[in-house]
Amino acid sequence: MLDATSSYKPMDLRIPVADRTGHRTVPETTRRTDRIPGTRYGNRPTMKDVAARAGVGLKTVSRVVNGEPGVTPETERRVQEAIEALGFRRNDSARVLRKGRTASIGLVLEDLADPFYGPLSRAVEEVARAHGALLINGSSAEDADREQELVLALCARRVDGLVVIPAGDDHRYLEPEIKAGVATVFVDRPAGHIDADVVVSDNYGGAHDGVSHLIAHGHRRIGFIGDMPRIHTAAERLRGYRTAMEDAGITVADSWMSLGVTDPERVRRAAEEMLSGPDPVTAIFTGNNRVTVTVIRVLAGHTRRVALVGFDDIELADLLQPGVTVVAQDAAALGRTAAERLFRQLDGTLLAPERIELPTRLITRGSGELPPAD
Amino acid sequence: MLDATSSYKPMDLRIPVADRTGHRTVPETTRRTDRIPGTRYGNRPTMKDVAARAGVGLKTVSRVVNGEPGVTPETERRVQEAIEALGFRRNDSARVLRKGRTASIGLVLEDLADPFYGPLSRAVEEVARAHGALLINGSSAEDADREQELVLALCARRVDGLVVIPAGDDHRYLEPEIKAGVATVFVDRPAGHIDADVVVSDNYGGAHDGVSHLIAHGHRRIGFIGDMPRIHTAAERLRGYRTAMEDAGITVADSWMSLGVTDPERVRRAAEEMLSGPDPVTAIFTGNNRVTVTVIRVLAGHTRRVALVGFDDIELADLLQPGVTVVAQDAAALGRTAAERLFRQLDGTLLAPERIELPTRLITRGSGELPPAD
DNA sequence: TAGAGCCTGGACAACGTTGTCAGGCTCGGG
DNA sequence: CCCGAGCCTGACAACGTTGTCCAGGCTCTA
Repeated sequence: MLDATSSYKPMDLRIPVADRTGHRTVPETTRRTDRIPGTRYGNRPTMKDVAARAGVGLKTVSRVVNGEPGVTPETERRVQEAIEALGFRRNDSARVLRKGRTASIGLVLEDLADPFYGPLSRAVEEVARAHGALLINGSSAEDADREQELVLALCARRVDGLVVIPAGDDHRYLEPEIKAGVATVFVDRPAGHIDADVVVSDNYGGAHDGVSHLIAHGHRRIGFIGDMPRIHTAAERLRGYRTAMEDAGITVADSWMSLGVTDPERVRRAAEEMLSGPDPVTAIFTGNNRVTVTVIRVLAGHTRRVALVGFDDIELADLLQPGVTVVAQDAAALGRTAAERLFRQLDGTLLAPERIELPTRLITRGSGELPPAD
Repeated sequence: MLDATSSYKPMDLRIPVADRTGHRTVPETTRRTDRIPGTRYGNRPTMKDVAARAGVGLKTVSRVVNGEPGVTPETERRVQEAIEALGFRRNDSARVLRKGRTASIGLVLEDLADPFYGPLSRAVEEVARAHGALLINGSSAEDADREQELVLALCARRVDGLVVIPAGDDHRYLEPEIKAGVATVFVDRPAGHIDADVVVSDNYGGAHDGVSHLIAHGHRRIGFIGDMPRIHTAAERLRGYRTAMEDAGITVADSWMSLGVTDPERVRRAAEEMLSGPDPVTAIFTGNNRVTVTVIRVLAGHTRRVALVGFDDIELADLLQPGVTVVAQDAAALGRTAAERLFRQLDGTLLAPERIELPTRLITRGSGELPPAD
């Protein structure tokens, strides 16, 4: 389906310079992507063309285009006319080169298609827009290499700032960038080995609340299904679960916990195992939205009633029978907070890096119907 | 919350040149955003610095950075060392200026936070990635002016191509861009007054199928709640509804149809009206995912059983009681198809603009439980 | 009426990179 | 031993824009 061998190889985004191995990447084939000399790409008119047509100087065109004062209405009219006629559009690459700022920020997240990141991304975009900046984004697919590749590509484009949802756990590669003035904020998960602004949810507290809720309703055999423990949020939520259980004097059996990739098949198997066996759980706490959805499906196929509390809110969770209680984080607030901090860095209003933790909210649904422990 | 008055005003993204009114935008305040002359922004090292440090020529650095052949291992080592030491990162703005292509494409859609656009956006990104390009995106918020503003900003950055989900209905402003070689594909909705590639779902057919499904189950008084009719998809779906009803010999009462903005309040009111009154509907066909969700909520509060079929699939729709039958479109396929066509335009493999229509799929859920007509 | 000051317009350099081209080096063969 | 071929290397211009600076023409005042 994807045809990566087509003749459109605009540029090599990878920067051989700083790759992991320290070796430079040698292109397998000679790249022939340069325009034929003398042929302007797409033949776009430049300010020079506009100036020539309007019979004015180059700088005068620049003035008109940028709305600078000091141009006679008559002259301006002529310039506007030429612009219109030629379909001129200012080339921001050249502009950026001259001015030093790109008016764009980068957002690197895990997966744009995940409903959790949509609102986050949108929130970042809105803040960027309010500051006159564009948003460039990319998905890391939870792959540290790809994250780095993306981030460096963005830096090469000289984004003014970066909002990163870390996939990897070592971000020292960003040091020169930050030193060079690229504003950087990490969201959802902390950065690794680097001192930078971080905006996260209270994953530990949220999970603790959710599990405590189950305990308060009489549950003692509570399962936990979460993401890979190397992901910080997953580890924190597990910690919340463990502590809540501990606080209630409950000893957690190993078979009650399942951590790993969150694809439906694995989660389904994990849930089934917890629900069968000699010592089945009476309630499950799920570590994120994807897991929750899968477990809801599993439970729907069971006759026995099992209580469920999930991290992250899910649309329509209130309409299920029984309703699903969740620990909700505010994805939009995460994005907004991060982006605002980013622009404050660019302002120079911000001094030391800080860690900001946003509260979660327990949304109780159908709790009255929670099946009791035994 | 948003502080748009901060001192970070990197650049004016709006291009006064081509604004709607034809007047140029005069900045209210004198912009003082230029770097202090002589102070390099962020003090980033350039190839020149690297060259100086490595004791080689400028071009040699360029060669090393781009993996071009013809550099002694020893020389390369020295250059690499200097690069490492200085934290040099190639400036793609300058590169773009020289080469003419940016290796980035733009995506303008309605709202990144809408679950329908997440997968679409991700699909576009994957195709772009396969072709070595980055994705810049922006939300038009269903506002034609904002769409144009965004598109022109992207053109000013010289994106190689554009994927646009139109908010406005006149895209003649894109003519000079397309003529200048910016590959352009419209998705989800057709372009206005311009001949360009379009990738859409079979909105008419899908709606027809969905409504026919209801009719086949004995319903005759079927309501339709959809988006504003100026939105092409909404109009097409309405047409599907009308035709399906007509085909079945059913005369549609005006009170059965409600078109307008899709915020929950309006939709709720529309649904309530259809369900009460002298001639209440026994089934509702909803025009998109947001409407469907709201109507599900309304129906949950009613004792009378009302059948529901919605356009767009919804997560967990299968677990609701009763399950919600939907007309599903493949958002990812829309994005993928559009992006692939875009790169084929850039290849030069593509000739005449075309209109591609992707099929929809009726997903039947809980149909056996559909309450009959009376 | 002359001089000061303002307004308009344009020439020019610089931003950082890449393509062209030419010069210098080494090495092998005559 | 000399010359040409071939390989490395670097000087230079150009990409399109913007900031600086200056020139020329105008108005206004003394």
